[in-house]
Amino acid sequence: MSFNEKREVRAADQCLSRMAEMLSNWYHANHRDLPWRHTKDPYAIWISEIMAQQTRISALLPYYERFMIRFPDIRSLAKASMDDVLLVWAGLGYYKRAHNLHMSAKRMVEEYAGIFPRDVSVLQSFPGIGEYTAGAIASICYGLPTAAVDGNVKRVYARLLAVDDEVNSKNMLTKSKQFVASLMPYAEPSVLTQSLMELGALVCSPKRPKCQVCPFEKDCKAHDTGQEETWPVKLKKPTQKTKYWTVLVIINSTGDILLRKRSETLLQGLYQYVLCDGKLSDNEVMSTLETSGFTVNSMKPLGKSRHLFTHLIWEMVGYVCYVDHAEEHSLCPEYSYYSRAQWEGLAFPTALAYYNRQISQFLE
DNA sequence: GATGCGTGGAT
DNA sequence: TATCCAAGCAT
Repeated sequence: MSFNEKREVRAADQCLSRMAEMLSNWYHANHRDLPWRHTKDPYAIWISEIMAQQTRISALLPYYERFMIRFPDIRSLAKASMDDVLLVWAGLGYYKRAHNLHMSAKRMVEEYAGIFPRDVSVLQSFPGIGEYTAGAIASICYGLPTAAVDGNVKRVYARLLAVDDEVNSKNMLTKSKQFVASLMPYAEPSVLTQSLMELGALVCSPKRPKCQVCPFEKDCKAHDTGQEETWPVKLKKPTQKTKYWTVLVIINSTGDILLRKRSETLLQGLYQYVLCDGKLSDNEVMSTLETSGFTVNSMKPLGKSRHLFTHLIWEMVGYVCYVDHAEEHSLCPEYSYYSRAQWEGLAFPTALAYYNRQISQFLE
């Protein structure tokens, strides 16, 4: 290596060292006081990281508090029923995360004596723990120099160097990991991981970034252009398709409600009323029910509701139908009757919240 | 690599 | 109202 090359390497090292120091200083002065920042308990950090996936911190905070009270450690989560876990999770969305937490906790008890694994590749072998989450847990809890690259880190990096790769591309992940790895020798891993994400959340936000208070204001290529929101480059999402449903709240003569636990991947494990394809009129509902073996005593419309998922839209029209006992109906064998008290303790998706409210008025 | 997977808040 | 999201993962 020539003298000039050595000088360049030294200059680059000094630049990285200076950036890491500014970032750490900014973090210590500005980070939010979040509940999981008072602990290094990997279980607590794990729960917080899973909840934070694709979710705003403000949205998950009440869920985190309730979850940690109800399931304070691996064993309490492992021995809980899936229904109980989903009851705490209901409303937070992406329910696969709750199934994965439960499965992972059970495996940690069975295969790891209930002790949270330390090895990054072992962590990644659990369902729901990918490269980011494993890196975050390892760096935050164990101080290991593992790069944890999430959407925040990619946004900070893409703006800093005006990187035009699409944010979810393989290239962007690779480059972002190299960037974090280059800073790693100059910062505590736990602080580096959290400070990059915190900067992305509080300062380098997707919209209207607060460049005036950014420690990298003078170093940022996106800021040089004055068009910071140009980065990161994102693909447009395709428009959602609309699915039409008729929601039937079927109540028998003893006041029990016909429900089933969903087995579909969408909203798996949550409970629902009878859902019929398409938007049915009163007459169509009546004939559908009577064809299925019910005797309908009375019916009342519950109104329309629309729910937007990430990838589809549900447009629903609802009816409450009072029927005579029909244990032998042909709607779907998975449906069965639940009492009012049972209904209160079941996990429903937010998509059906409108009808839950309507029904609670009826049942009063 | 594209797609499926929830929800509520900001603009 | 319409759009874009917010600490990803699995397939």
